[in-house]
Amino acid sequence: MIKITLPDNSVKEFDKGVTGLEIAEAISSRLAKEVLSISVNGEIRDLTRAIDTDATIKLHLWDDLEGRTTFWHSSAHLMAEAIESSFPGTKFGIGPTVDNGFYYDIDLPEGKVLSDKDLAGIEQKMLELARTKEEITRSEISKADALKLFTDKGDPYKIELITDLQDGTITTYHQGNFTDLCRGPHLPNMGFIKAIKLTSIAGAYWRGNEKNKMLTRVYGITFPKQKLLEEYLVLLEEAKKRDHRKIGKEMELFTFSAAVGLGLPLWLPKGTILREQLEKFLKKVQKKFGYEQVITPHIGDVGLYKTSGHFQKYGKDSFQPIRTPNEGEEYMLKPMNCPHHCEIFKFKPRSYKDLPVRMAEFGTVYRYEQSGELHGLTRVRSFTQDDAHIFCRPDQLKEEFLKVIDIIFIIFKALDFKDYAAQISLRDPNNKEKYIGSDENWEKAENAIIEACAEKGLKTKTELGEAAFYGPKLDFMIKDALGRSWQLGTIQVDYNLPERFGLEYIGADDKRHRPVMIHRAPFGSMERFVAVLIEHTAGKFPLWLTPDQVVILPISEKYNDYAQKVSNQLNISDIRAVIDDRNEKIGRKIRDNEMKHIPYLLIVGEKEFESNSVSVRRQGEGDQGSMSVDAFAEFIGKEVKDQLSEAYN
RNA sequence: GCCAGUGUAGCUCAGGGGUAGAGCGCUUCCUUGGUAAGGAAGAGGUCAUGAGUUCAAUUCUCAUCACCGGCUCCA
Repeated sequence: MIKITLPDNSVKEFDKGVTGLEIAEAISSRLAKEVLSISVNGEIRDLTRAIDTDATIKLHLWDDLEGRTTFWHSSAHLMAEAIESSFPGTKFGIGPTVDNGFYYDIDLPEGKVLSDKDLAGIEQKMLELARTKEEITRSEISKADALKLFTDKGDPYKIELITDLQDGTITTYHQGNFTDLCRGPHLPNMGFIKAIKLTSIAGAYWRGNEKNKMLTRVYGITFPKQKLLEEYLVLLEEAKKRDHRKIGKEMELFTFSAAVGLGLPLWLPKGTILREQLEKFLKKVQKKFGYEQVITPHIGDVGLYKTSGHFQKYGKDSFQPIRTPNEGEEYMLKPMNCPHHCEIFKFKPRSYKDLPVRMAEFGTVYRYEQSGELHGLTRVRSFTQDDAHIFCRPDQLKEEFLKVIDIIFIIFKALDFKDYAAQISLRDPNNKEKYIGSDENWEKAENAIIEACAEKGLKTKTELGEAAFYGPKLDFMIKDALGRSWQLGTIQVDYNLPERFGLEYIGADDKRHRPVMIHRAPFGSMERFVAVLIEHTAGKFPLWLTPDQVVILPISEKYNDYAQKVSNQLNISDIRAVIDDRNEKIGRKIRDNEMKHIPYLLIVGEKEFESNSVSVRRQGEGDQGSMSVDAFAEFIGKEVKDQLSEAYN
């Protein structure tokens, strides 16, 4: 007998060799029907594998990430089986799970192309196979046998994968007519899979390397119940309605014009108000944190970027230098603000007493992103960073870093971003030539970030090889409506630029010392931040931020003059009001303006004109009764103030 | 840059080998209406661009460009 400890710490005895499925069966038959996989002493396994020793277990259902992952992983195998039967001779790459489903990278037989129209057929085939409840079996296999198996099958990608694996650790999974190299775990059988949607086809380089062959990637998602699939599809439709490109157009926030150029956003009047409010907000916060605003040109001498190292690294993939009438003179559109700020630091000798110097600029930069990368406002070729550079003494670094994290928290709080991920990006230790700067400086910088995050109790994940070429960074990532992750706030520690620019300060010892530099942008860029904000709020911005705070609706044209008077009065109190003076009935005006997400609708007619008042409607909440214009101005002013002071504190 | 898909009015979309349609929006007129769509008339399109097939192409084929979904990249 062995002892099995359940998550509630209760202990049950079973025969040696008991399986997860049998344990579930012993608890309840319903559980046995729903359970998908099992963790045995922390390792996720198949339900059908025997447990031979005392163990702590957890059964995974659909509600667990682990359960879903098992489910989708098996679904990928099911899809591969269906594809192999429909397209014999297909070679298989990898078929992992993702946040919402799974994919499989395949190499179709010569001359075959998979298109959207083929997906329904594959779905049908998968359903047919699933209905036969094919059992999934696991085999441990020697490296030699694995190589032979996939050589016979003619799967060069699998052979490449096996070559990198260690003998004795290799397993395959088999169902129906399909065998795959796989670590597992998997469902007991394919009968669990009841609803299938293959979502898209894409190209993807083998092993993520641009130089390799491009395989066909088929994405899909599956569910244990048809109803769950239907709910998912509804959710997907809802998410598409939040797309910032769609809302940006509807709310007239920004646009693009082919005549101006690809990836060059044009901010419309309402979008400009939104952006200016964000800038105003951040400037105020930064002032409190001791920042000083500066302004620098949009171009700089090529030599500046040679000094910084950016030209060598990115020069050929950038907007190319601008020539002048003078032979040999070349300027570049600035791809970042740091070199300009370094020159401002050098403007005069700096004492240790002057540090830290915190230099902020809403600096517009130009980067020639590959055409396939452009995406709404999230990936553009001209964008404005809420940039700042902190020049500090080494002993001030951690404190300054912590303060930047505080600023980011203030912003996230003001805009109700709760669901973010913090990522520490370090150097790839196996590929050091990609980076500039000494090992010693890199280690110092990396440790500073790691320590600061630990001190803030920030939950982070660490990625090797994701650092900037001049230093490690801490990024804050937020997901858009469709679950794609975007980097917003970023903080980077840099020992390199101060060295390359020869930055110095005079220490208390009257000797020259080198400052450390922090690059930081809490929004990341105004463009990307607004994009993510739109998707986060679905266009219902908080009152303090929204372009139109109030719309005044005259009952008839007779009251347009009064509406104008109210509008003027509100504008004096810094309230952004517009008038809907169209020749329409009040019901129509209410409907149209409710749909525009304007927080307050003011209805004015005979009664209001007589009493110098307004009838107030809160968006989505209906009639709120009437009040005097002064009272309303005060009321709304207070709401704005409350929203902001909540964030500051 | 690479793979697949899409491209018809300002927007959302229908149509289809014989040179175009709806709803919304826009303009004008009627109506001056009290809390989620009042009525009428009108303007607006080289059917993305270029080539090919055809008596005839917006429709079929190819190329290009743009957009969309991914991959790679992201200072």
